Amino acid sequence: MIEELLKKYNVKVTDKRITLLNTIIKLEEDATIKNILTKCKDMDKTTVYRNLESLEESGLLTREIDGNDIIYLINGHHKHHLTCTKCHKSVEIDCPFDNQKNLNGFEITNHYLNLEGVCSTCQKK
Amino acid sequence: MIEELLKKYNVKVTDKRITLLNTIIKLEEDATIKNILTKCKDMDKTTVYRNLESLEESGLLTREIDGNDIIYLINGHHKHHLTCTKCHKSVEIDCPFDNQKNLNGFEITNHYLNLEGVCSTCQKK
DNA sequence: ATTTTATTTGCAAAAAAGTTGCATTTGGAA
DNA sequence: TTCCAAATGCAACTTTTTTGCAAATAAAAT
Repeated sequence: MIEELLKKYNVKVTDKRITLLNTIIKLEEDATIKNILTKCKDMDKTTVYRNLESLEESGLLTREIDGNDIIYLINGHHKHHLTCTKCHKSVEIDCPFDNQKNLNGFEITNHYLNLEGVCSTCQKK
Repeated sequence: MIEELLKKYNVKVTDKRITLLNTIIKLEEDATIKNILTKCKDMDKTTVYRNLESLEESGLLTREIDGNDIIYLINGHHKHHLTCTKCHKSVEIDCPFDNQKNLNGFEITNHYLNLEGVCSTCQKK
């Protein structure tokens, strides 16, 4: 639930933030700024920009490059992919990381891992 | 050599592209659009934008989110970073992968790994 | 070596995206 | 319930990115 999520990240619960997060969840991998602004027409763009920034700083949201676009994701909704550079076939792979561990004094909150390679079919060609 | 690189990706060799790629190589992980535009003051911004786009389409360049910024990289020059979501401080981390290994029948050729967290300084605040 | 052609480049102008300051409202702690 | 720091909306503003077109250029064809 969105309200719990905001509390978990120590962010004040507001109507706008609930709307914004629901929008991002619905949009899934189409959650570009453009699409978010279009869907959140009931709030000012300034509010959208400021909330995207503060929610990213809190760690609740993350940004990722997906093809041509930059998309926003709820932290943890990220998946890992292994993609063939020849035929662009993509498979999901298991996560090899423990998100709670520490490294270099940092408290790790999120990670991105994507692999590229040549799939078995394309290796034969 | 830059000229060979352009030919390898079937892109026409021009002075501007050579300058642009040299700039990106020199800037390393600071190769944001802003910095690239500042350094490439001898060419029009339109040319910079158009070349970044075409070189990315060709596969020679890739984009990546690094802390607050989007940076351009020569394909394969990728490093792994651990970035603070609060202050955006970023440190390079060792690569935990063997690029030659196989997974799901794929021959792995490249991988992207970036971590996010909260640095020791920001944890204290 | 010269011509040809498609691509690249610069420029000026326009459009789009993102930011700022400030007055008002609101969540949630006291 | 009152109060205060944080969030919001609005208007103006700055910055970033795109577009159309004429001139220049790479490299293929002759």
